Amino acid sequence: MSKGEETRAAILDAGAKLASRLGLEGLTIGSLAEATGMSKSGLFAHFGSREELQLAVLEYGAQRFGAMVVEPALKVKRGLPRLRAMFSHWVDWTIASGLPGGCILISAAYEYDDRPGPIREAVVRQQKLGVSILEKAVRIAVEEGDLRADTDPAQFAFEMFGLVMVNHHHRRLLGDREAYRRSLDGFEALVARHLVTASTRNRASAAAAARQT
Amino acid sequence: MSKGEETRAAILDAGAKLASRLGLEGLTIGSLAEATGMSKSGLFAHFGSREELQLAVLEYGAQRFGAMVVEPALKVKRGLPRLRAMFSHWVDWTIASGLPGGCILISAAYEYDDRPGPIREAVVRQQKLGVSILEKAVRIAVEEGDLRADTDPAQFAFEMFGLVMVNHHHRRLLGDREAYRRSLDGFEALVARHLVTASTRNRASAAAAARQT
DNA sequence: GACAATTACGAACGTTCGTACTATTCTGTG
DNA sequence: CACAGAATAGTACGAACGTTCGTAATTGTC
Repeated sequence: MSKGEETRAAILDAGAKLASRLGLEGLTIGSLAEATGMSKSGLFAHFGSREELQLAVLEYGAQRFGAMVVEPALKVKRGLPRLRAMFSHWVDWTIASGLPGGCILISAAYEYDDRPGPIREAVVRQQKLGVSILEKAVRIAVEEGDLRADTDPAQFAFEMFGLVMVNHHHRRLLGDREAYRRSLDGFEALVARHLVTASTRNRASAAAAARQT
Repeated sequence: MSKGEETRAAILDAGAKLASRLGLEGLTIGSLAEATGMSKSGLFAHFGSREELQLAVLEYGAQRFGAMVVEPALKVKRGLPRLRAMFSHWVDWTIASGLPGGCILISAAYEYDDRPGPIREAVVRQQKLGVSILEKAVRIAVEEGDLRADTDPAQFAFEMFGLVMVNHHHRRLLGDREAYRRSLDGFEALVARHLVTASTRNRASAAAAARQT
């Protein structure tokens, strides 16, 4: 790795840390230059514009997410085990990402939900990719026979996403140490709702009975 | 209402709109002055500092939330009906708040989760209040006999919160028009999990049977 | 070790930021 | 209508913003 690539990587790492605390919009050339010990102009030359820097930091964050959440999960056995691994890695990532301010992808999602431009488009692309990965993992769990055939992957992924977000919120903002367990409990309840078990038929008939009362 | 109070209210309204799109950190005196047609100094005099302005906008947003989500729900019959009303109003609020950029309370929660200071403290206070209101509504639903006695109010409120957040995310960022329905479906599933029904005992025994396999 | 290319720096640009101070205009009351 | 006080505007400030440019230092290659 050449000197340039090396410092660029160091900048991105410091940039991700800074952006996780202050948001991508709070990431300024000056503050990042100070954090890295470089001059503004020296740092600037690596990216050409602030927006390019923001996009690069976002991309860097996505890569880290892929390496720490998605890839490890893909090494786990297809089906429910993989889905479980994906969820737990995802929840862990909220605090174990090495970023002092939490996941920059989620905070960017909120920062740019009404801020048109290239960054928003990149965020949307990323989030849609994440959702599709999630849905695919659910679909595989159905194919493997772990989850019931009538499971709606999009709905399942939707609720998973919600658990991750509320975990992030309660943990990071409110300092709720139980958030981790609560999100896991919520996930297990979500799984239980779609699980193929010996009592599946029983529950179906019970629900039918309940509807008649 | 005196002239001063009138313009102050107009400023807060425009400020909330601006902050909903750009975040509280993106709310600058200059941009807000332009939006209201006032001079920077004229607007500034109403608040004394930018931070006071941000706090005032946050408080204004919380008041609107209370008036559009909490208060209407409190007029509904205690128990599950009120809980349902609270959730649906909350989900509606995401797009029907009159704020072009969505709920400023949620976006502020993400903006300040790692930004110490008075604003963060105000956000935390607000969010904890919101959670406690939610938990109380759940507790009442238990007392009224709508939800089972072993319902954990904090866990229930936690998962509700997650559904609201993912609704906001999917709807506002990803433009997913199904998010509204998905969050309602998720909520109904959450309710069903804790519902007191004729089949409660059946399901309990079915779960016990499932554990033995 | 020389030489070209890469990389980093320092200074300066115009703009916008929040804020302070002074002056002007407006509003409500007697 | 006059007059006091509130409300708004105007001006100026130092700092920080992103960016440009010329130059110095460092790096990799022959």
